[in-house]
Amino acid sequence: MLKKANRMSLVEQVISQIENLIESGHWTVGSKLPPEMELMEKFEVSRNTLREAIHALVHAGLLETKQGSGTIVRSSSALEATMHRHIAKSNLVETLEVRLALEREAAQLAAKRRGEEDIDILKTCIKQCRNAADKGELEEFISADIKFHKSLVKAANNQLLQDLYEHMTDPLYFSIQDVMVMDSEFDYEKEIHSELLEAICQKNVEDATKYVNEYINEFKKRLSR
Amino acid sequence: MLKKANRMSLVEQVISQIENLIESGHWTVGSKLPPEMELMEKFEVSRNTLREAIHALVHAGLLETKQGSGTIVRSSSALEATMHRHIAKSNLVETLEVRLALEREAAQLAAKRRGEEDIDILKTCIKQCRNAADKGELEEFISADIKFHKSLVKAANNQLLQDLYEHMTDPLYFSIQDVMVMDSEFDYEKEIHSELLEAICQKNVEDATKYVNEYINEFKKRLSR
DNA sequence: ATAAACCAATCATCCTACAACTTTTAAGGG
DNA sequence: CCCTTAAAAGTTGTAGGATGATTGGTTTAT
Repeated sequence: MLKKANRMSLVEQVISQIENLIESGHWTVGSKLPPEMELMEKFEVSRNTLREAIHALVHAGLLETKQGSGTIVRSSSALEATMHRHIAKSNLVETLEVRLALEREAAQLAAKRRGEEDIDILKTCIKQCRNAADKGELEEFISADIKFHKSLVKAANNQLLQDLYEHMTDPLYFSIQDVMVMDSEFDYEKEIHSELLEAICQKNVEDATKYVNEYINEFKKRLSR
Repeated sequence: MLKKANRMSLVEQVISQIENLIESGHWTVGSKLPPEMELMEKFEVSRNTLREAIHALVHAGLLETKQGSGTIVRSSSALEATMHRHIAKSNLVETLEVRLALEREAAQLAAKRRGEEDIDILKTCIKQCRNAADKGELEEFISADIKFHKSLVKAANNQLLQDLYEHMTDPLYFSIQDVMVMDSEFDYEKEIHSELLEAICQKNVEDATKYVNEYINEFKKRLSR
């Protein structure tokens, strides 16, 4: 089953394997892990070793155990879990400020490094935004809007930036929604996004900076109301 | 010694207490923990419970155990440890980009919200930079320079931003040093910092933005060489 | 004096047993 | 037959002991 990687302890090996099973999607978020007995046999370790591994992951935020019930997958990424905890302790405005800082940088980087397929995705997002706005579907609009911003960050081609942004955006979903709902100026959003996309498309960093700053300032204005 | 917080499992309680002892400085980074036997008695738990707690902290990156030798404190913050691991996997440029994104935002926020004591600290840092530059003490200069940037971020008055920045800066210390050494244009650094401080002092957001962007662009230019 | 052998301290792993909690099953009364 | 309730089974939590593996220092022999 497992080879003797002498540099890693048994516990570390088990932790690693469990992490892989979670990250690979074999155990999805929310699903229940097999009981300890089965896992002991599966990994060929004692109960202590297995439990130490599981507890390490519980503390890391990836798993959650309930006595008498079982162990479930709580999160699929250690960074996400750490961010969750940290965000829970800080206030909403602070988190949004950081998120916008990342977005500002992302727009500038995207203008330099975006690929052709990024453009396609962003265009699709804007189309979805327009459709939703025309139909007056607020929920749908916000969903497409967030997708646009995530895609924008992805186009920046920086994995760490993307990870941080997404792990910061997801826990804030409803808060963002609230800010967006405050005044539903669909048209404004639509325009900004189009202009920003155009700048990124032409790799015009200055314009991209200008438009993303406009958007961020508008967002912050709403936030302070 | 042991408080009965029945909400938490014994393991979690032990983890919490160890974390507190580390964060409070009772056990400093690099120091050795007492052997398991003593800790068992101190926390009044069994060996399994204690070991599960210690291993959780090992996996979190706060502790490090060596068979036959003992357990030492490796880091004092979970976020820092997570960052360390994540940064180790992504490349240097990506991390620096994110760090600069945070710094850009910090400068703008600092221009709005800095207190009087922030100004004093920043002035002191610049003074130290100048002294070190005049004496040609590179090491000292870089140290003071980093302190200036950290203080700048602190003046932004955003705890999450500060935590992320610091935990991103510390693991990059030597990399930053390398970039700074590349060409030691002390004068340039000195000027930018003075101008930036002046803008922050006068709560002039536009100027602060301008100067921090200059600094960041210069830094990035060096990075790409 | 140096290197090999030894020894004590310490962590790593495994084992068994029982306690506490949850879910499922079954029994009993209406 | 249905509902309530009690028993049973399943699962994680805690305890304590036994043995192996590794490290660091000490002693001993050359």
